[in-house]
Amino acid sequence: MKNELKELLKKILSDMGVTGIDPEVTLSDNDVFGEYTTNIAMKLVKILKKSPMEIGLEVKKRITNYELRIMNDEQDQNTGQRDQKISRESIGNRVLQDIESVNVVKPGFINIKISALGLSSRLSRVLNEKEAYGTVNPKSPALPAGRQIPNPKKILVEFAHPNTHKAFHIGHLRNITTGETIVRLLESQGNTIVRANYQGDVGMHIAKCLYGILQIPNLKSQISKKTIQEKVEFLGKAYAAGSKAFEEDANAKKEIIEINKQIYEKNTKIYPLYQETRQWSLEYFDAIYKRVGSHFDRLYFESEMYEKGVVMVNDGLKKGIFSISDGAIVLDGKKHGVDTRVFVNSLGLPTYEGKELALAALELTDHGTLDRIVHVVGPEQASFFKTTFKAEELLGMQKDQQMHLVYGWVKLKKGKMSSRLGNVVLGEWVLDEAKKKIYDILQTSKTKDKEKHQSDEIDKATYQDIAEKAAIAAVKYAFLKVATNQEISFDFDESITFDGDSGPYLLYTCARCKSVLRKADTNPKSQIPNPKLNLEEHAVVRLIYIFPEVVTEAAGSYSPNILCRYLFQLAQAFNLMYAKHKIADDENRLIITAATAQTLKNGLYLLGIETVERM
RNA sequence: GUCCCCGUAGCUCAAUGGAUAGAGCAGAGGUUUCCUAAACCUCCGAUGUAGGUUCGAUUCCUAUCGGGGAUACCA
Repeated sequence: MKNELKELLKKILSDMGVTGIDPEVTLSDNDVFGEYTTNIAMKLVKILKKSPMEIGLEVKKRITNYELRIMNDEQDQNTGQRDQKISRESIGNRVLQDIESVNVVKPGFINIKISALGLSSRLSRVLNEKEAYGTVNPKSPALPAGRQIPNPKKILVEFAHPNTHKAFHIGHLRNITTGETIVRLLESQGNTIVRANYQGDVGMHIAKCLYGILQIPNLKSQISKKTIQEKVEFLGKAYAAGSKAFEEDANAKKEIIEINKQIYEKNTKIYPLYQETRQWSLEYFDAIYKRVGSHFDRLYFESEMYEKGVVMVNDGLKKGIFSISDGAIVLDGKKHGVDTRVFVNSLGLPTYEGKELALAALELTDHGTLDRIVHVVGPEQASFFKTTFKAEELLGMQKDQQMHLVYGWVKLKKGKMSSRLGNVVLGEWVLDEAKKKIYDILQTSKTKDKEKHQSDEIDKATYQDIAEKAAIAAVKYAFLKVATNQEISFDFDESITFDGDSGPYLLYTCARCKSVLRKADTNPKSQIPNPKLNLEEHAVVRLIYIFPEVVTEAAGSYSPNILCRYLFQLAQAFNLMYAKHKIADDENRLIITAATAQTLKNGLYLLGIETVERM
């Protein structure tokens, strides 16, 4: 609707003699301003030399006249040829049949209100399209025929990237949560996505960890029987010990550097231990990916990039793109407005930058032609990406295809997190802790319920399942509701919440809808019997109406928090309607309830959150 | 030193240059014979500072203060 309104306004502007201006149409937050707003009248003050109110009224008049013209056209069509002609009128027609009124207000805003009929017919669309409502994902079975997918792209999204032999901490959890949502949002717009994960499985951090392990007597017996969690915990401790030794003990430092070399050389003394421990980490990561509902099409490893990286950098050196400085091969950033960084160090080993070139080369060729690569990575790597992107451009590998999507750090409100010091908040710990709390809440609330009246018996396994899903919802939502690049100041009790603007609140609202529908025990018809809506109903329905455009906006700006805010508003609006009006015996409200549940479910899916039938 | 991000209510966060700066938590008060009270309603409460740009600035520019990050051989 937004785009159609834009088109309509463009036509009207050109009728008024104004061209070359792209009219802005925004969704109104407040329903007293209707559903759509444009500030075009104020923009045109200087061009037309009239007051904004005058211009606004002129636009309004022309929209109304447009309507008349179309009605005439329709009569013509009815009498004769109603064929093709995707003309301006047919665009206008679709728009105008949903418009209730156009209002010009105070400084010069033009507010457009959608008619009750337009709103309520949208509800049947929601109930028909189900999972497909709000998306143009071609994979979706319910994609309505003929729906246009605007400008589909093939995009590789690279996220998660934990390092083996190191803890999977809360920051990784935010990363994977963000990446998963970005994938789903981009998919919802009809793009084809490749999910990639670049995992660091070589480097000094691993040498430190292995050194730490080797210091432990009777190693084999210590680690043979343990669970995967214990093994990984053990690696974390070994890493902390190795790091400490590296800093404090010169001999240890030497040995660690030697171990690092041995790993690269696949020296039989150390390589089996490296392989085994690497596998532990990967198994552990797999379990976490599965738990949070993520998967990858391709896992890249730093160890794959080593040799190719050196070759590429040397090649670039021959072409004069890189230069030698103090024995290292660097990109001289001054010439290109980026930081100078080392790609191959003075020992001839590729740095992270050097390996990145090899990674980009693979990513750009492994999956056919890619339109874009999105790297979901922390802010500290901004300089790194600027330089590597520039190097890739100079090498002719890509230009403006790569994008660094910054996700902010998760900082502890109290104390500092450092895997070097063995002081980290583990991702899994956060999930487990949330699950425990939710389990308790669930139990107390259900016992209360039972005292009042008999409620459905829920067995223990179902409780566990609900608690798990709600825990993941709580944690993911806590990350996603904040702007992606915004740093999060983490405190478990403040950050992971179960009421108010939270994941569980959204699940609760969805479950509440389902419960009402179950009790009402009639399948709501898809057509609303009475399109006249009261205040609270209208507030819900207008939100459902704009859902697809909110999704498009969130996807287009890589901003899951826009979707979070929207879903929270929708849930609030529904809960208010629920509080004020009895739903069960009202066909209108049952349909609204079913559409709310569907919309919440679709929105939560895009956030990577599963819903539950009851809570 | 230079570059980047951030500074909004007691706390944690919203607000493509727009309308009365929104929420949640915390605090005060209220809502249950009725569909899930993890809910709903009311109240309390904020743009670091100083300039500038313009019809209009939390948003853009300059300066300044404060926090974080980056700034060549770690990843």
